[in-house]
Amino acid sequence: MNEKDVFDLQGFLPYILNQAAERASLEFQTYYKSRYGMLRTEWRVLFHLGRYGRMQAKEICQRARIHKTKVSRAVSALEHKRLLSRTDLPEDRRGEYLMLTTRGGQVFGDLCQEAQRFDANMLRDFTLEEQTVLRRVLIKLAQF
Amino acid sequence: MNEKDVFDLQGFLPYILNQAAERASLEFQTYYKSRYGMLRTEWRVLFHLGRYGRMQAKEICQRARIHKTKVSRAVSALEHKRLLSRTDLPEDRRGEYLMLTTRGGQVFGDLCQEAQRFDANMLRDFTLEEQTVLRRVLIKLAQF
DNA sequence: CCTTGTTAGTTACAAAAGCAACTATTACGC
DNA sequence: GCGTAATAGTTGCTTTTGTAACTAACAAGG
Repeated sequence: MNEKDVFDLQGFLPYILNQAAERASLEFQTYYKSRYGMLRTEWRVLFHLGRYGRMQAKEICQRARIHKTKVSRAVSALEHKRLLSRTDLPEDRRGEYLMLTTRGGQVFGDLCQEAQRFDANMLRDFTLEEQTVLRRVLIKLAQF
Repeated sequence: MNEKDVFDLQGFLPYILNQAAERASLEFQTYYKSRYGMLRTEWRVLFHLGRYGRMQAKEICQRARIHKTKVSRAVSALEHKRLLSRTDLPEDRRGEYLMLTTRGGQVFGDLCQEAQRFDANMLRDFTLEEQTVLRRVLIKLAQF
């Protein structure tokens, strides 16, 4: 890597942000894709349900900022894989509750472990201070 | 936002990295999409040619880590928009040099200005130290 | 009630990305 | 030289995403 590259990457934050994000996503994808045949949106939906428990699709849309069509398809896929189940909302027949099945919970647990390992490995070469700053800044940037 | 959300985002770097990256990309997209009808890969190719000058498609693939089919289609699109021209490589008839046309250079200049404004605005609320750390860490993370 | 507007979620169609196979050319080994 | 492998780039086909229109149910004003 020469000087120009460094300047390039430093020159435009969205670019380098995407490079880093894409790398991380692609690498972690191998886990949920090879083991469970899941797509990225499916993993995200699973992650939200596993982390926060039963909720409606629209809540996932809001929390994760994923469009409802993507969520809809991911939910169908996860249901088909028997990782998630739907129950009618008693107070509003338009909506429905989503929650992980037992197997869905197991998958979530497994992937969470991988996620933590992955995270630690990714940040391995950075100081604690760098890690703290990174998280703080990214969280702010991610908020709209 | 409650405590669980904070934990969630802090809990997994690829996730929050993607949230931030996606936000930045989508916002900046409006410039090159509305003004010049360009796609993200097209903008990236233009950016590389504008920044580094004449090069082959394969060099763009390597530098930007974009698959050659995507680059191929982006090059066609940019050529069609008269922003880029191809010339045969004298020493190897398989390859070809790519370079921006005059108009391509103008578009690059315009978008670069926007990019700088965008960047500054994005980082506006962070200290200089945070900005430095962020760039340094992201650059390292982006390297494979 | 009944029109109008809103919300939850799905579906259909178009755009884009991913992947594999292909053409054309060059490089290498013997 | 000649056969095999490698490289540059394109094309075709499949999967995934994005957009808009749709169904069904609720809400609110008169």
